[in-house]
Amino acid sequence: MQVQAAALDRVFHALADPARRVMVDRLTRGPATVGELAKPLAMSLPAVMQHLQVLEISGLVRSEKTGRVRTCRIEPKTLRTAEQWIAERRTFWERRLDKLGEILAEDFDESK
Amino acid sequence: MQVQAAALDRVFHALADPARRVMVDRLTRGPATVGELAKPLAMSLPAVMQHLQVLEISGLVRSEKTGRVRTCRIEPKTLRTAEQWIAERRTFWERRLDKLGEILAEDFDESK
DNA sequence: ATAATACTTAAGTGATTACTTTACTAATAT
DNA sequence: ATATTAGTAAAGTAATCACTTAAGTATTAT
Repeated sequence: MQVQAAALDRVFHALADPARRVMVDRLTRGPATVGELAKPLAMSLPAVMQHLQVLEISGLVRSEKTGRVRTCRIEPKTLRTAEQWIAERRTFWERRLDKLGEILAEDFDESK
Repeated sequence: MQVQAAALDRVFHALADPARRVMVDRLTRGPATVGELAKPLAMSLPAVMQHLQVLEISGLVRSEKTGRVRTCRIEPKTLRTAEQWIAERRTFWERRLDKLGEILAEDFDESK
């Protein structure tokens, strides 16, 4: 139970940085080397390296080195973990609204 | 574009703390006062206050004070924003896999 | 009027972040 | 063999974080 919480801490924290989200976004388009990940980012390579480490520790990204090139790819399973945590809460809330019939008030609020 | 990124920074950062996730979780079960939010958390009231502020700035929670009691409620729209960012990346990746036929390799990986 | 309740403000602290620069190492190309 | 490329390791720094305690301020109950 507490183990899961620490894992979510790491994943959400990893996603909380714009540079890291750019990296994740890039990796959804296919594997990439560290250099390729770094190219669109306005920061030093070591900085990118450190972001990569945060992503790997979170489990969002995995990488392996061949020769002098490190290739990175996303781990969609971890992405799904975070997505599900949010989805569960959101749907719980929506179901609660159904029961209470508060939907009318919300619709009104939405329309203004 | 950059505006959106800053908003996501705030939402994911807000979700990256276990205490704040407990608060969000509580609020999906209905509105709560600051005191009620604080009860299950092993920390001072001011600390809870600060977490609440992070949640409000992120847009995940909104609150209003009546008399001496502040009542908090979630803002599901913001929750959906974060969920969608993840979902878009994940589904993009899945669609890519479809095209490449790499699904076989992934299924194998999944089964071990 | 007095006391208790429910927050709120302010200030301080130690830990963690997100970088930087400098200095490597190992692999490949010339 | 030498130079270039691709990544890494280390150390330093300014800013942000997640708290704390102490001291308020309104509200509501007695």
